[in-house]
Amino acid sequence: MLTSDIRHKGHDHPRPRSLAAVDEIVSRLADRGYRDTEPRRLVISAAAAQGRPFTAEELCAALPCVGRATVYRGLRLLVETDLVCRVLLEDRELKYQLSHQGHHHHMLCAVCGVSADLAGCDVEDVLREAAAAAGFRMSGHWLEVYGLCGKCASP
Amino acid sequence: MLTSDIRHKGHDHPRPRSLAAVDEIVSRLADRGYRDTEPRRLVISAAAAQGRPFTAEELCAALPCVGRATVYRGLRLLVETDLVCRVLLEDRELKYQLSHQGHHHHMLCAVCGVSADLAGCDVEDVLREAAAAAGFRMSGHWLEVYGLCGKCASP
DNA sequence: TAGTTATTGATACTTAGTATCTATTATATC
DNA sequence: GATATAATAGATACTAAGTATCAATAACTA
Repeated sequence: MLTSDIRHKGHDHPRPRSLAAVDEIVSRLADRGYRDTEPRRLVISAAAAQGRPFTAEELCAALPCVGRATVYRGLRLLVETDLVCRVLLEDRELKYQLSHQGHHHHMLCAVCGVSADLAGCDVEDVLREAAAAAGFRMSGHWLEVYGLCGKCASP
Repeated sequence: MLTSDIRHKGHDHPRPRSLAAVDEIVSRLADRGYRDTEPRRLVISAAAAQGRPFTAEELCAALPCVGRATVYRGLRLLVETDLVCRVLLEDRELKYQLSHQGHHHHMLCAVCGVSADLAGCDVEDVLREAAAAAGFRMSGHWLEVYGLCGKCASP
């Protein structure tokens, strides 16, 4: 468990057993001038420890020793630097997820909540053309797909 | 102005000069057992009077004589009966819009806020196939496209 | 090591929307 | 048209998600 090393706040935290991923993210942030702080590492490692999309509040609950505002700030930073992506549920609830690639889309399972990347799909081109047909120049979009994953569809 | 007849609350409102559309919507609701009430007509006609996507709060402001909860309830009812559709902005703000057809998608102009239907577009099939390729059975989706409308792109 | 600046955390605030509850109103029936 | 009853309205309180503020602290730089 990544979060098992989180004990108390303020001083001399042992660093969470570091996933190469956390160090790498921290150093990428350092390249952009962001400081390497304990709370920030905690947010990153807790995010990395989630197996599926998670909410900001879940992360707050998992990190009682980190302030709420800090968790939100950390997530926002990770999204801005494309290290985490945002996922929108059908009820407009927002979740987050470590992203392994650039821009992409997700399938979300309505039962177990697992997500899968929607790969090898040229939806964007299709959209851009449809937009052009309506006289629009496309600059962005929201796209989320919901359904049942293989396991939940046929258990 | 549709809302110009809204004067005070409680009794003997003159009906807003009725758009055939409002009467038709009211009667479609009646078919489903929903009553024809003054506040509900006001919500419907105010919604119908909007030229582009609007927020629930904008509608509340436009209808100071109708309670907030009633405006929200009215919108929810209209969405449930497919008479109004929900539109999601890039910042996750929710807007509404009278819908002229069944399920469809929108283009939204980032500058003037106008929306256009994304017609003749088989995105859904594309999505369903891509989902199937990932082992998912698609049951729903969110799709909104943002950009610039013809006017705002080349003024 | 000291100075500067980013960052933190506590807290207050905002916004969008829902729940509750009493009073009222629309409709069906007589 | 009068009346019963069930839906609806409005006032209000509440909730949830997220942001703003600001003094205290910690990270980097020289």
